[in-house]
Amino acid sequence: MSTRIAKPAARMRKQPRQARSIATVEAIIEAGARVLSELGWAGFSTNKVAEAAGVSIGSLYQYFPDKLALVEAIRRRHFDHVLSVIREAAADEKPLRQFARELVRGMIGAHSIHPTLHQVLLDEAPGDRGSRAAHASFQTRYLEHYAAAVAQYRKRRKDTETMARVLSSAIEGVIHNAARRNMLDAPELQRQLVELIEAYVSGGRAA
Amino acid sequence: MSTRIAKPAARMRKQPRQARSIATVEAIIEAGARVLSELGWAGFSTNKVAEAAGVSIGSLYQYFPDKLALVEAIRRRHFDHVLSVIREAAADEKPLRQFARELVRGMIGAHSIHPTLHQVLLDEAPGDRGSRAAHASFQTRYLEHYAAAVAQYRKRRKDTETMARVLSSAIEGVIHNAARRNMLDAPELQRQLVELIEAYVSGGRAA
DNA sequence: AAAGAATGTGAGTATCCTGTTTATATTCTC
DNA sequence: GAGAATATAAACAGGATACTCACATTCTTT
Repeated sequence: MSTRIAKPAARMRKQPRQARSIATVEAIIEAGARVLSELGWAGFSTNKVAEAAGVSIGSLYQYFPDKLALVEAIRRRHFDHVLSVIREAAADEKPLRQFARELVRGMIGAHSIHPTLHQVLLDEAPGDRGSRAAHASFQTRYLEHYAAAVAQYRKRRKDTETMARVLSSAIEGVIHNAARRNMLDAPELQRQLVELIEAYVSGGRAA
Repeated sequence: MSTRIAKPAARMRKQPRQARSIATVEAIIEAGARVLSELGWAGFSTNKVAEAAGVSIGSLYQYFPDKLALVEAIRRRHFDHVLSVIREAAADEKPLRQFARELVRGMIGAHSIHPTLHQVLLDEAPGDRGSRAAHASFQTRYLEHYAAAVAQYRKRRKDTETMARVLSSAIEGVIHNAARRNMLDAPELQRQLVELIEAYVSGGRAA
């Protein structure tokens, strides 16, 4: 919910000190996310990002040592956001249906600003050597939350991890697909996605 | 199952007549699919494709007027394949479980050669002006098959179309994700995917 | 076997774009 | 008003790209 400001700050050429430069950096990251989402990795150039941010290319390189550091910052921000959504939905015990609803609502919210950012980040954008670790750790925590939820609503302890993987990728698939069609906020789609989660987690034939 | 040879042949500079050139064209399309899948749209260059096909760049341009025509041919071949898989799985009435199994097996088969081709084709690769129509028609037929299957196993007639969309994109999501991790042939994943399909289509709590 | 058609070659062209630097100008803090 | 922080955009060097063309090789046909 709250917007963090400081953060360990990825890899930066220098730290913004005044309010003006903080806003600049923020604008760059935001514009970067937009460009990445709309044009994909192939269309993601530093010049374009600077222009989209309403900032000169020089300013960009004042804070980000290179292109990869910028993607890294974008990735970090987005993943933190998604992670908090899942964490919240899976927090304290609640009925399965409510969990599913909150999860769907949160995930859709996280994708409605930059619809395809998530997939681009996962599929297209290359990883800095140092970011592989961060990336893997994100994936791990991501799945852990799903696994915890699955374990909570499902008696069987077997296959929990696989179920988490299947569930998460199914949800991502549906949301990604809806994003491409601008159908992210179609209510019947949301309902159906909730039903899918419920049906799968509650256990199919042997409910 | 059977490999078609002729086809209306997309947009070609000239038709291959002898066996040699037919093989060349085939090699180019095949290599194109490989490059596209492995390097994504950003890494998809005509020179690279020619090299991967073991053919000179000149030969490529002898048959394909430009880059887009080549993607078009790749797209066509792949989509035809996928379509036939679904058609077969959804053909003549069979128990839900069997349908799900055949579908999963077929889809995994269609993705195991060029794991990420499908997504790249859908997300990254741009569409020729003339291909939008073909693309849309593919999507339509694609969904029709899913809808037919859903209608068959579900009493409720409402939301059939939405369900088809949700189901197809969920399956795609799972397969795409598994492909990225080289887990396409993990048997427990296949089983779980089958279970997901069954659970969702058979109707959740009210089985 | 010869001629003409089909096929294959790959160096070369022209263009566009990219990431990044740098020298300079503006704005803030103290 | 001095010195630090911040912003600017022209320019560069390099690489990659899609695509052509003049020529060489192989097939088919008579």
